[in-house]
Amino acid sequence: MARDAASSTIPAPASTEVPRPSDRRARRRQETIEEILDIAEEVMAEEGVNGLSLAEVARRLGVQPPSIYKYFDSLMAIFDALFLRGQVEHLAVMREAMASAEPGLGALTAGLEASGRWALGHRALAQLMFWRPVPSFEPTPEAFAVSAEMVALERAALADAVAAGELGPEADSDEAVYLLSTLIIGVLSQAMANEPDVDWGQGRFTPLFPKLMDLFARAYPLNSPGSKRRTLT
Amino acid sequence: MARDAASSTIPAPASTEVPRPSDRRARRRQETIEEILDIAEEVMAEEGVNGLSLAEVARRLGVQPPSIYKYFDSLMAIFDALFLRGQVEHLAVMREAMASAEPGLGALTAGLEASGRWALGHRALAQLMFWRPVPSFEPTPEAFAVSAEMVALERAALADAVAAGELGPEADSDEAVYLLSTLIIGVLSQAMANEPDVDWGQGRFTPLFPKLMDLFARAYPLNSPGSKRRTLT
DNA sequence: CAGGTTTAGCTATGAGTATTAGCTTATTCT
DNA sequence: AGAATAAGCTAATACTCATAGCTAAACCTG
Repeated sequence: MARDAASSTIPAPASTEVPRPSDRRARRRQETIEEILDIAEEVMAEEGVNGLSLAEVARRLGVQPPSIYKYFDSLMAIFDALFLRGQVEHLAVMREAMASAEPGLGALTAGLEASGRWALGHRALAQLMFWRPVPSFEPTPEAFAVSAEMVALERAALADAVAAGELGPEADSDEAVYLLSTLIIGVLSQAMANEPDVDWGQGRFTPLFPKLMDLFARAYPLNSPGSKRRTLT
Repeated sequence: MARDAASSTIPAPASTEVPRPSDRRARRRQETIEEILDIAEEVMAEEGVNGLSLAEVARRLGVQPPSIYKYFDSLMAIFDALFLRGQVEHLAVMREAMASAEPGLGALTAGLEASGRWALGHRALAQLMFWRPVPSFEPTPEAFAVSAEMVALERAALADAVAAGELGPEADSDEAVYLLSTLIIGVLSQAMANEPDVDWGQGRFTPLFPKLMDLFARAYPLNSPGSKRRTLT
């Protein structure tokens, strides 16, 4: 239909209309890719991580299943793209929350709470990212870089907290980051497994978060009197 | 093969050998059921929770796929049975570890460490039990009862710890149980997602466990001086 | 021990999945 | 305008879970 519209409405003569020639094509392609990912995320949200089916995505996109392969090599490639997209989005949310809070412990708390809120709001995606439901796929090096950046963010906030005198010097360590992420992941695991329908701040587990932050702070006290109470450096 | 062994080796005359007549049939059936579950667990351990395939189980059992349906209504029923079996086994392991330790905090620590060890040794099963990879299956009421018993175990140990003066009185609460399980689940989540091949005690996360128990204890201090430092009752 | 019932296996079939191959048609470049 | 590319399609393969219906063995009962 309207197959000769291009030659009539778009005056081909010179390069006066659009800068790059094949730009449109690439843009539409990218749009389709994003649309596929949107649908995939939607399907995963409804049916769970494993409920993601290439056929269902094709159905909702209004296309035959093999057509998807023009955009993704396999179902796994879609998982991969979702993984990366989720990580980028999660990082942005976290970064923003940390930026609009007091540097140090405040930023840390705000960032982790935002992280938790985001995870509960994107459960399937979070599950894909933070647990490993399918052992057959390893995160791309690219995805790994994003993850490293998140660690760096937390590490910086910890350094701020130490500098501000909110935490003892040993809090500026990898161990502290692991401890921190372990705490938040614990809350999220419990919430997602046992209370699939409650939001952040509700239920039995997410309200424990402030207490956990309190415990974390107590793990790295300012004054180590006699420095006898080590923290398993 | 050996199809008439029964009539020749087992003297039928009176009810002298085996009480119930059809007992053998039921026993063999039960044996097959257990064998199927063993194989299923094995497959899940190799291929991940979602790698469990009815066809593969049948293949390893040396039988055609439809024959499995004589023993289980569906693949989900197998998941259900594995879930229950895992919970029972896990509970037993935990109970035993707690029994052979000092009552109170010692038992609690021993029980949780045993729990973590078991989970890392039965990763796929643990994932099925403690996370919820498939949203379509709800734990049976029966399974829920086992879970409740585990909570009761921890609750009792907490009460012991309070009685022994190891923890403040507020540790004898549901909240404390939630806190405790959140801590251990956090460690396990991190270990399973990020270090799929390391055992308990190795890697970046499980060594945090003692510190976490320490933090937990500090959350319920004995002397609440002025009782001002509440613990979010 | 003979006859009927239950059980455990089978084959055949249907609907669903991911994926590949190869064709057609529309779009875009030269 | 004609060549090249991209995006869709249909057809086919090889899996998956699941159901239906059959056969034969095991078992129970009169």
